[in-house]
Amino acid sequence: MFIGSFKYSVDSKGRVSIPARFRKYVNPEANDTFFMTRGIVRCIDIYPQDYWREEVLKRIDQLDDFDIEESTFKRMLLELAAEDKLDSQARLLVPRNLLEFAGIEKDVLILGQNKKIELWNPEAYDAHKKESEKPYSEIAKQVMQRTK
Amino acid sequence: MFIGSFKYSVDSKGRVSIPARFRKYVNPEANDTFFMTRGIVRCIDIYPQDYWREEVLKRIDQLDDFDIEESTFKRMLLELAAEDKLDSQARLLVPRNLLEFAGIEKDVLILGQNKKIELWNPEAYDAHKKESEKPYSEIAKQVMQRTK
DNA sequence: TTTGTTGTGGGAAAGAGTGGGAATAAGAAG
DNA sequence: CTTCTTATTCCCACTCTTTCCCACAACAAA
Repeated sequence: MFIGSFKYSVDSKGRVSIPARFRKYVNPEANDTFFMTRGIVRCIDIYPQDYWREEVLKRIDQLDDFDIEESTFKRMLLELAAEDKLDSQARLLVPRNLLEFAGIEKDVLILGQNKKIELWNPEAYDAHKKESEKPYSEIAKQVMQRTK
Repeated sequence: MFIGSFKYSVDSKGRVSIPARFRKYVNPEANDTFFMTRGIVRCIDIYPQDYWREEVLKRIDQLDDFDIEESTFKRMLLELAAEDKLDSQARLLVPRNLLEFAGIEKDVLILGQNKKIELWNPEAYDAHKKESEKPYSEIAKQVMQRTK
């Protein structure tokens, strides 16, 4: 699983290294291929191929192109989506429009989120934490009760 | 699958390049042949031949010519439909009336929508996004819950 | 110290997007 | 039916971007 946080940098071509710790947890069947897209907040989500297909794609495939609400959502999700394979230096090329969406320039905060990886603008992440009005303990109680 | 967005241009003859990324996902059986028609909103839909036949045509075939509403829909869909094969530069010739329908002139935004490709007037797309009253996170939650 | 790994940077070759001209076909006019 | 004009199709060429590969420095392990 992906856990922990790392402060890396984005080079001039938009490449981001995937931490070595994370690479060890990617299934061989993912074939070093990842899918990225916007998160539901201002960050970038990165999924290993196998997980993307199982969890995300399966659900997207159920949406109907002739339903306006469903196709609108699909459009928003896929507009900023991209597929890429790690290069020989274990980096991913992140599209410009995705970096812009997340407000990432030189510095990037890489977060492990169990099955997926998130990329944040470091300052934006700090701000996001402060904005969250409820304390961790309160959210924890509320959200985790559903999963018991 | 077709994902991501690209800003390309339409040349004076009405030709539009299909992004290289997209070409890799077109089945050989499609034989570089595509079907285009109007979208359910103000954009152009482009389907690889195999998907058009399997998914779209099959549904159109189910419509009843003796039902006024169904035959009206069919008429609107097929009026602007066209078939074309990629030229040696991997471009499609898009009919004038389709470009007019979508309000596309010089610049075009190409969107990957999983199984199909959409062409938009860039400004129209921005406007369309702003019109959408609900934020992404809300639509995401609402739509994706249906697919669980 | 030596060896291997990891994050970062950059250059060269191949590929992709765009524009335009020549050849062919289609249509209008005489 | 022939001729002229217009439109379409096919092919070539240019330029910029992307991709692939090599190299370096910092750090850790042996």
